[in-house]
Amino acid sequence: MTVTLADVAARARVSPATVSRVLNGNYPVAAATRERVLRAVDDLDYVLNGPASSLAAATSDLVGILVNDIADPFFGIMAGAAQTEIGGQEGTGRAGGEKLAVVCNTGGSPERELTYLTLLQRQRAAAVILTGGALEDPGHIVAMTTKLAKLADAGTRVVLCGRPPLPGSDAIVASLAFDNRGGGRRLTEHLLTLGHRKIGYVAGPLERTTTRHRLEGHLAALAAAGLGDPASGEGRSTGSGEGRAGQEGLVVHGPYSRRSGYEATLELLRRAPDLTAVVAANDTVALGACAAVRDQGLRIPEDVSVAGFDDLPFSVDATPALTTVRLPLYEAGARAGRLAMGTETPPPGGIATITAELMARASTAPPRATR
Amino acid sequence: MTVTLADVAARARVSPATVSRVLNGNYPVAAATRERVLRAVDDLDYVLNGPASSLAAATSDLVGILVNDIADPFFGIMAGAAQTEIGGQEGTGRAGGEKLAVVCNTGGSPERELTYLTLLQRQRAAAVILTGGALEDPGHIVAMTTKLAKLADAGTRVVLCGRPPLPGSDAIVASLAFDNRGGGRRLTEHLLTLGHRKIGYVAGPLERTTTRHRLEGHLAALAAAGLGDPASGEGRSTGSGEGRAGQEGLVVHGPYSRRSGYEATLELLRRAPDLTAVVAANDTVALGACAAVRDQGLRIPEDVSVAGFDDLPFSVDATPALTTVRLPLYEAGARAGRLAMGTETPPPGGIATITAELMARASTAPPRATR
DNA sequence: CTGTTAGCGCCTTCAC
DNA sequence: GTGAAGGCGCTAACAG
Repeated sequence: MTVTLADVAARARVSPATVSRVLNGNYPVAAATRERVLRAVDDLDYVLNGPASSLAAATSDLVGILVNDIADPFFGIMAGAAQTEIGGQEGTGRAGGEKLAVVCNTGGSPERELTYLTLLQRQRAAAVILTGGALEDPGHIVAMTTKLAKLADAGTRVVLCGRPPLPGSDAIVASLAFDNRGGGRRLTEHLLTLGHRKIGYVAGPLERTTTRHRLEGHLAALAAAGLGDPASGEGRSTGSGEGRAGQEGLVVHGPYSRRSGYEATLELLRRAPDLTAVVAANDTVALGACAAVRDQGLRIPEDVSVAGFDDLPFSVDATPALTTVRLPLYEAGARAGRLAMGTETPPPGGIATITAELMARASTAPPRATR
Repeated sequence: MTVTLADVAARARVSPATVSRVLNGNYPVAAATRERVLRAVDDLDYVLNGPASSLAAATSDLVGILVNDIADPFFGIMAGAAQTEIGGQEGTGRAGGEKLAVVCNTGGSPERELTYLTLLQRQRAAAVILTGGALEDPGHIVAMTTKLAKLADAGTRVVLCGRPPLPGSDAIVASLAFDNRGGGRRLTEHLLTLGHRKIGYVAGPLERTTTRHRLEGHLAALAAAGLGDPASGEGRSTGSGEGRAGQEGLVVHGPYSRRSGYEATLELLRRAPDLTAVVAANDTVALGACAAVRDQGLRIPEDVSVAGFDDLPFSVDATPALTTVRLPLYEAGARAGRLAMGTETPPPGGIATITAELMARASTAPPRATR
């Protein structure tokens, strides 16, 4: 029924071993023989049996890319770039030595993250790329460290992209971390320079590295400017805001969604009607923040400035164009892909920090003197 | 080094076959024995060898999801939904009978589409879901039909999601097609009802079913209103517009990108400065169209109405909120996932058409009497 | 309900 | 440069 290596060998009048060598290309074979074999492959329309070859060779051509949310371009851009580097060699049609880059959507769930890793381990994946921020739950960190160590042990190359290095994990080939802290800091400095003093902050979900680092940058900028810590009196999403004076209660947490940005901004505006700026955890959240500001009858940036993070493609098209922090997502993803393939040498110490660039646009402006 | 089924069997004092049965769960095993085996599995930290089991069983637990552009939420939403249905059973941690849903990014390239299909065939994938519009090139259609037939032959379930059925292909489990034609028609009818008579159309890339169907709906609405065919004098992207009177030259093609929308709209405005509305191939393109309209010093919707297609999450946040056509992407993706898993019975004839609903919002309004 | 026996299709030493 | 043989780890009949 299904064509096997032996069939090809028979037709090409060589041994199965020779066919295998031709197909894998990592062994000298006479040009004429190779030709004959390839013709037989085409004639018979032979397709290699992946599981069989993985079993025999104890390694597969699968490369897993884990993302937190596949519907979010933040991840899509990185994953697409990585995939281009991994399976990119267009052309041949016959599918030669390509790797199969597969993206797995964890939905931000730690269980699913682990499950996918197990599934990938089960497949004897050649490499795994973990994208985006990590959960900071201690139990999960231990579980992840253990799991990644096992993967590495079994020969899987592990690369982190947009995620800080796992403490004490020598199992990892490389980690490319975004400078979220620096970007967050520069963004808030920009606002302070414009003259803002009362700045609301819509943070991402709790216990995520990305959330924490961006927020830390924000707080660092405030502290450097001699402004108080807005996190005191902090509450979750629509938590119990105490609306005290100063910078207090000006940080609200929520998921990385438009809706969260909308609701959190409403809450911030309620707590501090004299707010002159809102910084969002990312661009998507910023869009929701913009909508909330407008729905309150306020103008952007005249009454309230709004800023995001990531510089996703749609951000420049927002009205007004969104001030944000640019992350080189495509470049980072591509680099992670090459690292996973072993076609790029890891940075010294296996760790590289990727800079985040401030993109000052029309959604931020000096605050009005009074309101 | 690596622990195998036999090791587990030894520790649980049963035969390898029994361990296999416990793990696969599709065979009666005494509760006590099962317990013993599972404990041994945990003790030894055993992970099934996927390739070996796929080889022996002649089928794998891989399900492929092909998308044209992973950075586009249109695909991300469908893929995420499908993946939820496929690998969703949260929990266990030990990764039981889960399937590994993997998304493959073709980037819209026909070669890569075929290559991925071959790779999936090589892995003996359990199912394949093809999302989004198809290329209408005859050669590619033949190649695809052949390839899908082979996949089906080898036991892979093939499901189409957002793509019309392949003519004469009985290999396909089901195809869920969006009513792009109807949606396109209703959208343009909405504009006509508002009073628009001179409507520009930024179409998607040539030779794609999605592009063609949406455009056909647009043209049908115009024809029904007794308006001429705008496609005559049609040109590619920044093609040779001849700027003739009536509806002529009011269709421009380009990729599904923001940039294409921007440039095509500029071109349309140049060809027909008296345009009162622009319909875009999708929401992303519409965003670019909005930017172009504004850059020309025109207001939306007072001077020019703009409409999109898909109703992606960001569309409601555009300013003004974008009039568009809603496609139930999540629901469609989820259904495709269930169809691929065999947990939902295919629609009669294997074909279902999914309706597209007009979302009239603020970006469209009656044209001004004069301009 | 459980054990035994054969392969699944390919890669990889080892000879020639 | 090529062939022959063994085994990768698991599943799927069969027996019992």
